This record gives sequence, structure tokens and C-alpha cells, in this order.
Amino acid sequence: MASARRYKILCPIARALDAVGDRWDLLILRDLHAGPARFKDLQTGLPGIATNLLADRLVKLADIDLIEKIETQLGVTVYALTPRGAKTRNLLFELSQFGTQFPPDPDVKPTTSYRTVAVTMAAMLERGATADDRLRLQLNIGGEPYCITVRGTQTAMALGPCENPEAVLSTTYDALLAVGDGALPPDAFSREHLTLIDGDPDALQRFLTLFVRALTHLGGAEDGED
Amino acid sequence: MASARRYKILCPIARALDAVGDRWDLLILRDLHAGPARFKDLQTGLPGIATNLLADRLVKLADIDLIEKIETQLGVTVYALTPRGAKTRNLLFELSQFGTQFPPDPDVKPTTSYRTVAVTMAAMLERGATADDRLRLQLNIGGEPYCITVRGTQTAMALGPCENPEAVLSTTYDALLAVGDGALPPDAFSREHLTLIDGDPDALQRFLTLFVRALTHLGGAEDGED
DNA sequence: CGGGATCCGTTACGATACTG
DNA sequence: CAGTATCGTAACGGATCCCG
Repeated sequence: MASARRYKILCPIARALDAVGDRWDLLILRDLHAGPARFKDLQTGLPGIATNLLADRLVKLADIDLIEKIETQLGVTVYALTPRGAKTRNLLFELSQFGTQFPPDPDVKPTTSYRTVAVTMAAMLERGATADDRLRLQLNIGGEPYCITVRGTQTAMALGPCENPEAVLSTTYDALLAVGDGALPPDAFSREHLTLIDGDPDALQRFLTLFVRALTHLGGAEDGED
Repeated sequence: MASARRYKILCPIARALDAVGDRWDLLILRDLHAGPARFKDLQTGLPGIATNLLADRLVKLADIDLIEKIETQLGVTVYALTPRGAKTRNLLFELSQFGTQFPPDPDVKPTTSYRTVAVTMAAMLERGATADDRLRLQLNIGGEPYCITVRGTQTAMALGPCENPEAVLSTTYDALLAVGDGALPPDAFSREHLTLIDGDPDALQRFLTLFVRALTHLGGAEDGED
């Protein structure tokens, strides 16, 4: 019963799609890249998913060792990426980069979870980062704390506060999406939608620099490739 | 009617999946990375696809400017990647790399087209290539000629013969898949399943070197990431 | 209240037949 | 060869209900 609508083609791409090509699969993994999540967290982060589908997907993804179900000592069950599941990072990065070129749907559903930005943002920062960039700051998005870490071209962004952030910033989800889509210029973003709550102002500037580089790197070159 | 089961979530990953997340989408793009193809070519390269689905997908992918329908002067209609569609390359690379870790399905469908290897192989070679690698050779897979080009870490593999190949090699589809899956060691591959038809034996060696590097790069490090 | 399971209407997919 | 048309089936979407 586990394999119904599979390609069964001798090709690694087809195998990858057999594993994570079903509806919601990749979006579930995307949210888990922000850190472990409960059933309800995923449900609110994935507007429109039916509970039975979410349950089915979680079982399937656990079966192929991409995620695992964990019972905490408080009796709370959370889902988390396995090391194997964490390797979907680059795949999601590419998906994110590819997706930015399409216009947002005119009637998008309102999102109440900010987990979505974890991979998107990390992908952006990684595009803008160079080998000697180092940055660790906490970004509060609509009140939710996220910890951003940049170590050269290795970037990460996880739900939760930082341990020793260089700075603590605050912004909104909408502003972040707007700047990511290119609708809002980075300087307007920093002036009107980004506030330094605590720490080093220089860290904020370096954070913005990565944004600018990511955006110019995106819209600038690479048009006549092939 | 064009947008029925879409996510409509404000997230580039969801937008990417709304564009190319439907069944067969990415496999069609994969085959087109080997060069323009006719309806029938795609049909044989995608065992199991229904003709109406293939027709639907081709229209949809053309609508969002990833592929285009071309009428040649001989009245033959072919489908080809647009510049925008060619940018699915890295995405397919990541998908291919991610897919290699899953075991092949026990009852895979027999494939009569070798277009599938175009992206897979290019992805492998690109993983193994370093900045100063240069290679241009023709590889006949089960009689079908493919032209492999390596310029540093930019690699390509297209259906059709090379113009000025350094060498012309011949192998089989099964052997190629076996070595790509790690089931067949590269030295056994070269001894038993790879023949130099014409040209420089050194080019064959450099070709193998890229294979070995790609395989060790894959299975060697990167286990404890995150 | 979180974490599902069950049921049912709808949609997309798969297979085949048919046409220009 | 390049599709279109038809139809049965499996997956999805939405709601409701159940259990700890």
C-alpha cells in the first residue's frame, strides 16, 4: 500500500520525486528546517492541508527516514528532521530561488506561521554571502524570534532565540516577503521596517549587505545561460 | 481553470511547486535538458505517462514560459526549453543528487530512452569537476550519441554527436546507471563496459577521473551535517 | 486542546480508444 | 505522429468525530 502512484523509473530524479514529490511533502520539510514542530505547528504553517493528509505524510516521511517523531519528556510529540532529511536543504534552496521568478498568486492565503521564511531567508543570505562573512543575530519576525547564523557560505536560520547574538533586530513578515520578492528596496526596508532592538548596529549593516548582494546577484547576471 | 489545486501560499518554494510541482512536470523538463524533443520522444522517455497528461503539461509549461513549441521547416513540431526553463538545471541537479540515496524500485519499468541520463550525468560530472577541467567528448549510450562538455564546473550533456570531440566512447545505459548508483566500481566500469572508439585515450581517463571524484565526493564526507 | 482517524464529495491521474 | 475524448480509479480537500 506504500507505493501507489510512483514513477518506478530507473532515474535518480524520478526516485527523488517518488520520495518527496507528493503534495505537501516538500513544504513539510521546509517548515521543519526551522526546527522541530508539533502537529499543530505544521498545520498552521501549511494553510489548506487536511489533517489526514498531514498525518499520512508524516508517517511516509518517517518511513523513509527523512523525519522522526519524538516524544519529549513532557509528553509532547514533535517532528524533526533526521540527518538525512536535513540534506533537503540545497534542494529547497534551489526550489526557493527558482520560485522567486514567478509572481505571487493574486489571492494568496493568509499565513500565520513564519516558519516559511526559515529556508527562504537562509537561501537568500547564502546567495549573498562570501567566504569570509560571519554573522549571528536574532531576528524577531512579528514577535517570533529566529536565530540567523552565517559562517562563510554556510547559513542557517532556526526558530528560537540566539545564544550570543551580535544584535537583535525586529521586522514584520510582510516586509520580509516584500524585500525578498524585490518589491521593497533594501534601503527602504531598513529605514521603515527594520529596527535595532539591541546590540551592534554594524551587524545590522552587514545583514543588509547580504540582502543587497543576494538581490543583485539574482536580478543582475545569468540571463543568457546555456 | 488554469489554477485548480494550487497552494497559493506566499512563499517562493510554494510558488515553485505551483509551477512545476505537478506530476510529470519535472521529468518532462529533465528530458528536454537533453535537447529539443518531439511528442513521441517525450512519450517514450516517460514510460507510463498518458497522452492527454503529456499534452496538458506541455501546454501548461509553455504558458509559464518554461518550454516552447517549435515548428521546424519540415513540418515537425518539437518542444524545447526556453531560457527560463533552462534555469531548472540546478534544481534538477539537486533533485538528482538527493535521489541517488534511495534504492531503485524493485520493479522498475524498462526505459527505452536515454534522455534521462542527460541531467543525471551532467550533475555527476559537475560534482566531480574542478575549475580547470576541460573535456569534450562524445559518448554513445546504446548507440545514441551524446555530447559531453566540461568547462570548469560548467558541464552539459546533450543528445546528438559532438563537433570536435577529443574522443568518442561507447557504453550501455545499464552500466551507466550501475556506476552512477555506486553498484559498479568505476574501474570495472571502464574495463568491461566502456570502449574507446576513436580519439585520445587520455580524454577517457579524465572522464573517468570526474566519475571517481563525483562518487567519492558523494559517499565520502558530509554525513554529520546540520 | 493537541493529535489524530473516518467519511465523503471533488479533482487529478491512468489507461485506452479514437481522430486529423 | 500528434494529439483529443472518454471513463474508471486513486489521491486530495473539507468536515466531523474520537481519544488521551
